[in-house]
Amino acid sequence: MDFEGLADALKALADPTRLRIVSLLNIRDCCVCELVPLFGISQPAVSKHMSRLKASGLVKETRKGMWVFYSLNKDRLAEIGMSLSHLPDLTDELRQLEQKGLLVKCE
Amino acid sequence: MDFEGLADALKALADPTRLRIVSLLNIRDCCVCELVPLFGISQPAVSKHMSRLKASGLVKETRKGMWVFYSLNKDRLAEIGMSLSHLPDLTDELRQLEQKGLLVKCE
DNA sequence: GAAGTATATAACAATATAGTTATATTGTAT
DNA sequence: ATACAATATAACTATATTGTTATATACTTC
Repeated sequence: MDFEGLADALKALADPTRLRIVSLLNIRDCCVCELVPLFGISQPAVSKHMSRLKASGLVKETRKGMWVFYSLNKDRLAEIGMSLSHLPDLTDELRQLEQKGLLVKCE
Repeated sequence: MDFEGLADALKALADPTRLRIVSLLNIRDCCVCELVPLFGISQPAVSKHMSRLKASGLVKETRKGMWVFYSLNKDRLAEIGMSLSHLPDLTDELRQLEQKGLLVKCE
C-alpha cells in the first residue's frame, strides 16, 4: 500500500461514527435501519458512511430482500492496522537525496 | 482510547505527507529544514504537520541550537495500530438498546 | 545590538468532509 | 398497479483540512 492509499484507508477509519459502525460490525452484521437509531444522524448520513467504508474495502454489502446487510472485512481492518507497523522503508530515498546534496545537515 | 480520541489519532496519520514524515522519522530523527525540500510544500506547511503530529503524541521535539529535531514516538504509533485490532466491544450497548426495543429486527 | 538562519504563528484561499432535506431507486405486499 | 419500507443519490450548508504568503519568535554569529 502506497502512502496515498494508506492515507485514504486511514481516513475511512478516522471518524468517530465510522469507528462505531466498524465496532458494531465487528460483533455482528447489521443493516442500515439498525444503525440509524444508534448514532443520532439521518439515514442518508449513515448510508454515505457505509459507501465510504465500502470504497475502502472495509465492509461488504449483501442485499436480503428490502435490507442491505453490511459485514466487516476483518482482514482489511487488520491489514490497515498492520501497515502502521510496517511503514515503507524510506532509507534508499534518503540516501539518494543525500547523494544529490538535497539533505541539509543540521549538526 | 475512546472513539473520538482514536478518530483524532487516526486523522493525524491519515495524510500522505504526514505518513511520509512518520516513515522518515522511523529511520532517524529529522529537523524541519531537512523535511522541507523532500515534500514540495512550504516550511510553514511542514511546521503545521509537525504540530499536528505532536498534538497526537506521535512525535517529540528537541531543540538543538537553531534547530528543532523531531523524533517518532514508536510506542504511540504502535498503540494506534493496535487499537484497530482491539476496538471497543459494543456488545453491552447493543444488548441495552435491544432491551429498550431500539434495535430493528430485519429478519 | 544587528544581521542571518530555523522554526512557528497569523491570516487567508481552495478543497474536502459530514451533516442536512428532498427525491430516486429497489424490493415487498396487497 | 398501488402503496409502503429500506436504501441510495442529489443538492446544499457548515465546518475542517491543507496549502499559501507574510510576519513573528528563537537562537547564533559577527
